[in-house]
Amino acid sequence: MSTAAASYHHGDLPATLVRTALELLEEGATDLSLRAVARRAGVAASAPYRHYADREALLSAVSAVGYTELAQDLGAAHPSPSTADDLAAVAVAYVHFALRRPALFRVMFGEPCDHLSPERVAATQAITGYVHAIVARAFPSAEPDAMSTAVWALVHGLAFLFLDGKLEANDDQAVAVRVRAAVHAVITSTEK
Amino acid sequence: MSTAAASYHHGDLPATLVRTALELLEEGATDLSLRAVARRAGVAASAPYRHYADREALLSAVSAVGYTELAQDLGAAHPSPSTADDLAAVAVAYVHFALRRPALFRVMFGEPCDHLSPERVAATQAITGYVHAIVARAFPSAEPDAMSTAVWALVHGLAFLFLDGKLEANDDQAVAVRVRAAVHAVITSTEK
DNA sequence: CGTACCATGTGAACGACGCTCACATTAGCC
DNA sequence: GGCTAATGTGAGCGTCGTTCACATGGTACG
Repeated sequence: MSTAAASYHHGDLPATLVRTALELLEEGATDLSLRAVARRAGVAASAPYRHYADREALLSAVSAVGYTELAQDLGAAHPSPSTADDLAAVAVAYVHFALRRPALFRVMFGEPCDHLSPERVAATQAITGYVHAIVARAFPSAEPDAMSTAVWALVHGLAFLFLDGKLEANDDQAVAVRVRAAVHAVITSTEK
Repeated sequence: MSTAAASYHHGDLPATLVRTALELLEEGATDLSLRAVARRAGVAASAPYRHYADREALLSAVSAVGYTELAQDLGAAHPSPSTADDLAAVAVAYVHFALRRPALFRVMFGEPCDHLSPERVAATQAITGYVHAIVARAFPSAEPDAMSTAVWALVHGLAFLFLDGKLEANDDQAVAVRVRAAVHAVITSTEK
């Protein structure tokens, strides 16, 4: 009802491809192949090219979905964080997202990434805006740009270090403790 | 004279392969192919398999070199940082390394990464130790584990965000300013 | 109601890749 | 000087991204 609508030969192929790609990523497929997506969607290997210029274009579309789902997770963790504790909760949600959907997270952030893709740019701006809002609320006395950059980098760095096994990620609980500790360590006295 | 020595058929192939791979990465080769390395080294595509189990094994060896060069850069930025300014200088060096050698940096950190590889584990421990030492010196009153995690994550996150174009990286100067500002924003009052 | 057109999907093909294996070659040891 | 094991070769397998000529079918227009 939402996106898919039977209208052409196959149905709504563009959306089907994105959905199928997400499925494969969820199943743990590290570096997703266009042919595998087409196969799973029941379509010839060349069909996707009618809708996406190349592999990267499909991945961009997939990333876009990932960004909105990440945003939902963050919003669910805390609608309008304003204390260090709130911020830590959001950080935990960010890291958990990365660990629960590692392949998707890598697609979103790990690849050289087409800077011109409007979806990517929009997503980046959305995140930037979100972080700025949090920072303005939680650290009214800090330099907004610098502090926003720092907060995003801290959280993003934590996600990648856990994801790459540079930090031990035994279970969600342990990760949460570690993330909260790191956020608090840095923020303790900067906090309003 | 350093590593290469003519001894077998070709010379010291393992070292030659690593050196060649680094060359290609330096020339901007995004996702390095084993065949390309072999070609450049003047050797059959199957030759590397005598010395490296697979592509990932060679990349691990390449990463190891990257880690030691990164460590050199950091040491050059400041031998024993103990103030926020010192730490900012190290952070700038870290980010500059990522931006000057993006392909190498991605090989080092971007891939799923074999956790069992002893080289990787050793490198991780080396970084951890280094960061702990800095933190103990610069923030003697902070919780060492949490603060170390936070500092590494902050710097690593900055590197990735710049690398992925999530933050504007027009020139080294601008990046340095931004990195220093972020580090200071976070650290200002935590500092002893 | 028919037909022409354009969007969509097909299948074969190309070159490149990672990796394996039977085979050639040479280095070092007796 | 000859033997053995280490080292390099070349062909080949299956997969990949991408392209292209062709088939198919919905839509719009006479």
